[in-house]
Amino acid sequence: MTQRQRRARDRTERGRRIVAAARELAEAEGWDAVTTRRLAALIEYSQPVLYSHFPGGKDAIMTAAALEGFAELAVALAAARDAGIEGVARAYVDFAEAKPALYDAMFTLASELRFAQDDTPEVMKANFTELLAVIEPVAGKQDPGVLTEVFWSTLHGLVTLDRGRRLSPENRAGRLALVVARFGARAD
Amino acid sequence: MTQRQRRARDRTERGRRIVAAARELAEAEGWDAVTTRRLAALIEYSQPVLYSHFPGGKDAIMTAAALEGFAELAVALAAARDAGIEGVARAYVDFAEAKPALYDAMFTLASELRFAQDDTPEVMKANFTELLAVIEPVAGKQDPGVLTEVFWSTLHGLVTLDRGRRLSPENRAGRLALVVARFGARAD
DNA sequence: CCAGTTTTCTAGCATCGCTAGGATTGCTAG
DNA sequence: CTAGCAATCCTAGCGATGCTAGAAAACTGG
Repeated sequence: MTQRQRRARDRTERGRRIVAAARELAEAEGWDAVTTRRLAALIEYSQPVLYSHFPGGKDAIMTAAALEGFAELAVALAAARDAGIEGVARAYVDFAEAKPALYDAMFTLASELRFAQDDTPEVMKANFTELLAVIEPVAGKQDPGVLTEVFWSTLHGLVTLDRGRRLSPENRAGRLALVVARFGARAD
Repeated sequence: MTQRQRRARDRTERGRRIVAAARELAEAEGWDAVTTRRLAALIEYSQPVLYSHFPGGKDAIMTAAALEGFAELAVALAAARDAGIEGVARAYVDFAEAKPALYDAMFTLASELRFAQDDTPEVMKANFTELLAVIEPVAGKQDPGVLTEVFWSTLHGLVTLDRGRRLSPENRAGRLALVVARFGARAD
């Protein structure tokens, strides 16, 4: 019976290696470079093995990577909670800059992951909760949940537009300061 | 000589038809469905004709569509200028909702188009100028340009996250109201 | 050692963006 | 009017993609 356990362990380990290889390759050369053939070569197996782990194919692998990303982002945001809005905003932007491909998988690609619904994974809700924690004190009479959505949208917009070279690079620090200024004040 | 002119006219007309067909197909079935073969079939020519118009291939066609989009968005924003921040914000969001594929081409795909640079097309700068016009009065001591970048990021984030089903649908109106509340107040 | 099950690989399909080379068309000069 | 030239267009094909069916291999329990 232990053999069966070992085989199962090897299998899940291999699944992890697939996602890890996909993430590495994506960060290095972008998601377009993450092909099933290259992925198979990296884990030293043939293509169909990927589909035994992720029946959904490449999309499912990206989704798995995205879920890892949500967990990591939640940790980063929680660590910055004491630093308030500024700390959380900076942590969010830093995360997106450090792992751009992963961020893409989480928010731009992988459209099957839905937020704000019953079947939304817990790790995804955790991120929203972290943002809510720092926004709630400054909400005043405004709805904290809605304000958090707007705050989140601002951070997401900053990240994506900045990466697409659509914002002036020299204003990066200034933008973050203005975000804090506009969202940090209590509205009543 | 008039024959030559007519041929040139037919040619540019055909170029327009290519972009128009691409836009229609993209809005109907998404950019993934816009293949060079389907595009060629729609304009009733063979594939290589596309490349004589757009040597850059599919990317160049998407870029051409994006440039049309920038022009149209600038018009929509200018028309809403008198309605202030709320009007412009609503016009922006409405545009993105009405032409989602075009919006994608403008901001998510087509990464070769850069903003805030010397070689940035005039139509793209026009959009920023329109946003700046309504933000400037409320900037106070804050830098108008930087504040406009943040405002724009918020709108962009709202649009993209909302479309990815990542925000709760029932809060749509509330979010826009909060954007106006947070950006409409003069900061000094 | 031998069946039977599970796992893995080889080979291939349809489709993608893109391009080379030949065929067809239209223009021009004699 | 026609021969030759130039521009235009299409057929056919290349390499690569995601994905899958069916054969081969390995491991299992008796």
